Amino acid sequence: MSRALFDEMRRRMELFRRSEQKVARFVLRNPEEVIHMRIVDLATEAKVSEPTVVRFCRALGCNGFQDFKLRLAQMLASGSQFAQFSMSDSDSVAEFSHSIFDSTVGTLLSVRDRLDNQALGEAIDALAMANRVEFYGFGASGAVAFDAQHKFFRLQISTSAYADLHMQNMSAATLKEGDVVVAISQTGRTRALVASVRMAREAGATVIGLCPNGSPLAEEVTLPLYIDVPEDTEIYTPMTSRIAHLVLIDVLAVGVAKTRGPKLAEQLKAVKRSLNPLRFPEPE
Amino acid sequence: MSRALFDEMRRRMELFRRSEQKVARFVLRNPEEVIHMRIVDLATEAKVSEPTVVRFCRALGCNGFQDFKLRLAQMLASGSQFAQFSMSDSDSVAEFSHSIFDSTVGTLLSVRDRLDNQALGEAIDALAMANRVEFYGFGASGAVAFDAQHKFFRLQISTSAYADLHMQNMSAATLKEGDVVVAISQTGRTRALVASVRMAREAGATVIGLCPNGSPLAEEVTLPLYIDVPEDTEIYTPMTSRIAHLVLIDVLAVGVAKTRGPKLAEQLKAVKRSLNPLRFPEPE
DNA sequence: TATAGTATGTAGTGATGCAACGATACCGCT
DNA sequence: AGCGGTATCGTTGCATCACTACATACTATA
Repeated sequence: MSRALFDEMRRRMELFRRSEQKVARFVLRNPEEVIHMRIVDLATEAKVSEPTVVRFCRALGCNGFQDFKLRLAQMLASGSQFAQFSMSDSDSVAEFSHSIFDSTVGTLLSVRDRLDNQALGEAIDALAMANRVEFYGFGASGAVAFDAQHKFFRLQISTSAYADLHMQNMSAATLKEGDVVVAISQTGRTRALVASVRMAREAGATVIGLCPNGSPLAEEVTLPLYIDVPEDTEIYTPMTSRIAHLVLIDVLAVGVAKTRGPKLAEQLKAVKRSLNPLRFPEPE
Repeated sequence: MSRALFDEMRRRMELFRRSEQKVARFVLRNPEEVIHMRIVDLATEAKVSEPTVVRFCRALGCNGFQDFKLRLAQMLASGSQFAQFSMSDSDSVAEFSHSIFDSTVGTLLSVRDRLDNQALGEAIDALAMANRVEFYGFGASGAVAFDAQHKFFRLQISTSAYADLHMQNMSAATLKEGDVVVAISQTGRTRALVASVRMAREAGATVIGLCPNGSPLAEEVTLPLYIDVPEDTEIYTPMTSRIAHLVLIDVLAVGVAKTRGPKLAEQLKAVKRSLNPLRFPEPE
C-alpha cells in the first residue's frame, strides 16, 4: 500500500537502534525535505553519522540511501497530491475537469482512511441478517438511496428506497425488529430525515446512518457511519461527499455479499443473464 | 499535477534535440526501470552520452539527473498504485473496504486521463444553451440520471430524468431542436435506451451519450463522451463505472455553471437558503 | 565551399554514497 | 566491582557517480 514506509517506520520504531530512531524521527517530521537532502545533510540534521543513515535505510529494506529517498518520494506522491477543488479560478475545460476528478479522489482517500472498520463490520452484519432493508434520503441523498436500493435488490434482499417524507413515515411505521434502515444525509441535519429515523427506531428497526460526525442524525441512529468531507457546499450542491456515500454503500454491499456466501454468486449471475436479451450482444 | 512530467515530455518532444528525443522515448517506454537506473545505464540504453541525459533533464526543468528520477518516481507513484479490485480473496472488512476505495480511485484517474476535453467542451456548450435537459438511463444508470437531474435542477435548468422506457419515449416525442438529452449507460448496449435516443434525435434534440467507446449507443448519439472502465461486471453490479459517470456529470454541471456566468451563483445561494428551515441549524 | 552556430560526445573532476575497520558504550556473568 | 563479549556507532578511505569544461561533428546559410 501507499503509506507502507511510514507505517513500517512507526511500527518498528521500538526495535530501531537509538541513533536510527533519531533518523526515523527526523524523517517522519520532515519527509518533504528529506527527499531532496544528501546523506550528509540528513546525518547532520539527525545528529548521527552517515553510515547510521545508511544502516537505517537498510533496516527498512531499502537498497541504500538513494533507494530510500526514491521510495519516500513515491509514498509522499501517492498521498497528498489531490488537493481540494477550488472553483474561483477560470480554468479551461481540461483544467477544471481535471481538478474535479482530483478533488473527488482526494475525498475518497480521506474518507477511506478515516473509516471506522469496527462500525462498518457491524453494519454489514446487520444488513446481512436483515429481513428488509430500506434506504432514506432527501435531495441529492435521495439519488444515493435509489442507487443503494438498486444495488441491494440485486443481492436478493428485500429492499426499497424513499425520498419522500410521507412514504418514509408510512414505511417506517410497518418496520419490525430485524429490519434495517439506512439513513443517508450529507449534512446530517435534515429535520425530516431525523424524524423518519426516530419513527423507524420506535418501530424496532436498526438504523444505520451515513452522515457527518457529531450531526443530529448521528445522535439519532443505532449505528452511525461517519463520513466527514471538508467541502465547499456554499454554492454547488455537494459533489464529492455524495460520491463518498456511494462508494461506502458499495463497501456495504460487497460486505453483505461476502457474508452471504458464495451461493449468492450463482443468483447474481442469473440476474445478469436475465438482462442479456435487453441488450445488444457483446462484440466477438 | 501528477502526470506533468510525461505531458511535458510528449508536448516538447518536437523541440527536443535529436539525441534528447532518444532519451525521452526510452523514458516514456520504460519509466519504471529508469527510476532505478544510473545515468550511465540510461545513456547506454538510449544510445547517447551521459551529458545528453543531463541536458535532457535540465530541459525538463529538473535540477539534474537525480532530481529528474525523483520527480519521475513521484509521478509514477501518483498514478498506478490503485489496482483493480479483486473479490476472490477473503479479506477483512478493513482490507476489502480499502481496496474498493482504491479501485474506485483508480478508475477515476484512468477516466480522467482519457477524457476527450474537446467533446467535453462541446457537451457543456450544448447543455448551457439548452432549453430543456433530459437524462435517460436504466438500472444503475437510472440512479445516475436522477442524480444528474437533481444537480441540473439546482442550476436553474428545466430538467427531468426518466428510467422508464414509456416515459422516455413520451418525453422524447415532445423534444425540439435546442433540447438536449443525456443518455447514460454503463454498457452502451441497452436496446431500449438506444431506441429512446433514436426517437429523441428524430425529434431534433441533441443527444449526449455517456457510454463506452465503440458501443452501439455511442454510434447513435450526437455527441459521445467515452467512459471506458475495465471492470469485472461478472458478478457485482457495475460499481466504479457508475461513480465515473457521476463525476463526469459533476464536470458537466460545473462547466455549465461556469459558462452561465456568475449571476447564477446568486440564484444558487437562494436555493440553498430555501433549504435552511428544513434543517437543524449549523453548530456555532 | 566557407563559416557561424548548434548539437553531441570525450575526458576529467569534485562530490557522494557506501564498506571496512576500529572505537566506544552497554550488558551479563563471575 | 571487574571482566569479557556483544551490540552500536563513528572515522577513514575508496569506488562510483553525476556533472562541468572543452573539443569535435554536424547543419544550415551565404
